[in-house]
Amino acid sequence: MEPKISEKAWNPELEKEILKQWEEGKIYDFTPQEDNYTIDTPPPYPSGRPWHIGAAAHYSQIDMIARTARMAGKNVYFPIGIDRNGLPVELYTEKKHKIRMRETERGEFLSLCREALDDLEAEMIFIMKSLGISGDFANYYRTDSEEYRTLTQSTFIDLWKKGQVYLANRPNNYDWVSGTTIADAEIVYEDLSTKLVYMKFKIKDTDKEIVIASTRPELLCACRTIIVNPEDERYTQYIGKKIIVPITSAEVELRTHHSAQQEFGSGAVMVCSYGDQNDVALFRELELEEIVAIGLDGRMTEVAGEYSGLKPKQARTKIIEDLETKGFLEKTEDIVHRTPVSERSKAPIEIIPMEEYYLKQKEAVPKIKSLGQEITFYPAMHKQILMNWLESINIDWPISRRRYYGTEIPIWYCKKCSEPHVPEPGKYYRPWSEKCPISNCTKCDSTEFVGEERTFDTWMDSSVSPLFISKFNRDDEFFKKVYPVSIRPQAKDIVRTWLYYTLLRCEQLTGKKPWSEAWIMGYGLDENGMKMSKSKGNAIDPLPVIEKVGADTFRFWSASEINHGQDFRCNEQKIESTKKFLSKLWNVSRFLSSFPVIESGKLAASDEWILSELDNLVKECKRGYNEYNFFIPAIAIREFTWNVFAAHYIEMVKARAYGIDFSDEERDGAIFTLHKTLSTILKLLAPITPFITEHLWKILYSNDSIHKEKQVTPENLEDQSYMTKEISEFNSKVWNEKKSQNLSLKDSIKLEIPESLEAFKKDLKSMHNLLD
RNA sequence: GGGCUCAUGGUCCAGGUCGGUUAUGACGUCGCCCUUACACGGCGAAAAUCCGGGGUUCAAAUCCCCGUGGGCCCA
Repeated sequence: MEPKISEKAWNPELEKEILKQWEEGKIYDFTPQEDNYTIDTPPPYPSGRPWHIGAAAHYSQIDMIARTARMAGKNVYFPIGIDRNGLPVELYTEKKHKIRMRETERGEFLSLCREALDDLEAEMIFIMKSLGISGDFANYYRTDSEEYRTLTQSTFIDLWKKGQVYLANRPNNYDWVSGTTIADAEIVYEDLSTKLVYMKFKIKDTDKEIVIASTRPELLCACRTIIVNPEDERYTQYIGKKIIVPITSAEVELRTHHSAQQEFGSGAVMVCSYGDQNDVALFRELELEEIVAIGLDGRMTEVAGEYSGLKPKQARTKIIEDLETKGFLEKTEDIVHRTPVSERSKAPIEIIPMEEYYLKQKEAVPKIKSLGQEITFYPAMHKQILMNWLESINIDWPISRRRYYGTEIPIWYCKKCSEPHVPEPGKYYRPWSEKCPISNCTKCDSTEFVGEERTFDTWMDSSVSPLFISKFNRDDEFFKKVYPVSIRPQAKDIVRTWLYYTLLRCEQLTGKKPWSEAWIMGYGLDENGMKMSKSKGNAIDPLPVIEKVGADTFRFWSASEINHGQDFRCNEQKIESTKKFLSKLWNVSRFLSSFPVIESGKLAASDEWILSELDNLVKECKRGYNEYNFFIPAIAIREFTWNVFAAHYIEMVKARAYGIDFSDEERDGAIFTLHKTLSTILKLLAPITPFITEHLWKILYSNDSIHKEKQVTPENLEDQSYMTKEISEFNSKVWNEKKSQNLSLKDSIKLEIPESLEAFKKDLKSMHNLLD
């Protein structure tokens, strides 16, 4: 009989046609019902080419979650979004057009950003679709859309009215050459030569002094404490003593802190607001009160006394002279210092406290902890990342950013009395370009306002994704049915940000947890085990790989190589060789396609054995799918299909299936079992490799999509796995024997069949051409 | 500096909770083989003192302690 499948190998080109059928058939459409399974899909950020191969693997696996849920009979809502707010696109745009954000008209700059995002986004969506992601692309959302930003602003207004937002000083990186704050991502480090100044500090009420080395003597006026390493015996006797700061004569305490390095300078460090990031951390940790020594004009403030008005560098020169004259200087040393400088102006950055908006979070920590306990993490161990983070929260969340491409903070200030005014929620506001919607100041009745220019931290937007997809504030009926959503899949490195902020915000706004399950994936490492990132330049572009080997091969690689929750190495050669398994599956199907599909038959011992092993496979896959760990089914299916079903069972029943020397009844038992096994394998594999399974399913078993099938459930057959080893050992023995006798595999041979395999005798005899 | 996590043939990975066969499988390598699904295949072979050191035990890849190295997050 001619096989229905004639091609000798799976052709990935077929994926395009299948994709079209899915789209036209709208087989993944969603209408809300009472019970829904909603995925809080991470909206990827299109910050530049290429998209990581690790991200492609990540989204493939999220799609496996969706497909698993569909086959479990759930009504799946799988939204697709694109995250478009934030710094990376600003940097990308500046580079692409060779412009500077702050020297470009804001509206113009924003539209350049938007264009860049559109291009990058189109490619990203193309990749996602090519991967077979079964999400709702027709209604994909953008976090910079009017609708989304309205939600971000409305939720802010709500929290503002509840008194959850306040202003406070926060150290910012400040580039006084370009006159702006800059983000951490815009800082580079350069080795600059500078003077290390050794100063003598008197210990109060004694005639002793200690020597402290610093590269920033001009910050003496902002010194709040002196630290030494707790193990540094030179200073043990002075711990807790008051130290008198030279020039200013202020008194500060000597404390211990592990960050002080004994080898550097004299081992004692002065902590000032703010010489560097370490100072910032120490001020926060030790709860010191900051002194603003450098102003926004880049000059020393009045607290610097006689040095006020000078630039830090000038003040440094002068203060060194004064230290010397007044006898506080021990020596100076020329050193090369790793100095943080602005990426663009190359000016050393200053850390200057500026007023920023904060969202309260400290008091919410216990509540978030208990919410976290209610959420099931896959894998369970990654809950620890959240819990550790909650333990370490010691400041509220600074939510304002001095950037352009983000959701605007909806506040107008009275021009006369500076009173802040927040508009009514439900609309998207751009205070930097729009007139204040409030006519009179509520405090002084003035009619003139100034719009806030800052934007939100992008996590303010992304942290309400569960609310956005469930149409919070836009469609109450939809919201009621969909929220809380079911699962948050995401990468492990943003548990402390995205996952945590979502819990915080959704709890603050709805009083409920946003989802009941969190699925945490590791990240893609390059061949050397380093995290892939665009900035390191070690990211592999997934598109050429997918185009070469097809989405299913890529997806099967991602499932079979990545144990859930662990980081994974990406190796293109490895991905390519995965397609061998798809070839195997294809050829098994090709063989079976020459036999009719029949409903039943008289089962022989071999048939019962393989069906029992198949049932074990179903159980194993179920275990894996239940915990969304696709590694488990992928490995189990490959092992069973290749090394049990194809290698032994098919060989054993080949003659019987052809009906050579067997009755029709016996033949039908084999054909029935072959098809039952293959159709089960296809269904088990469908969430992982949706294309090839769909193609084979339609040729062999149905006109309808495999993705509308329910997943197979175990029949709890009697376990016969002990037979598998015996069978494969016997087969190996025959193969080896023929080989050692230089016989062809089809030649006959005389060999005793062990008693334990008596029931399989007829099949084994025909398989090996055994003589009696 | 703090936290989390990982370490098994040339490469990737299983086993580890609950200690006990010959340490799983794949990729790669090598040899033989066209056998009416498949040479994108079949059969077979070589290849691991399970990161190091100590401990518990009759018995440790597995449990405990101390290191070393990688990765990430935070500072």
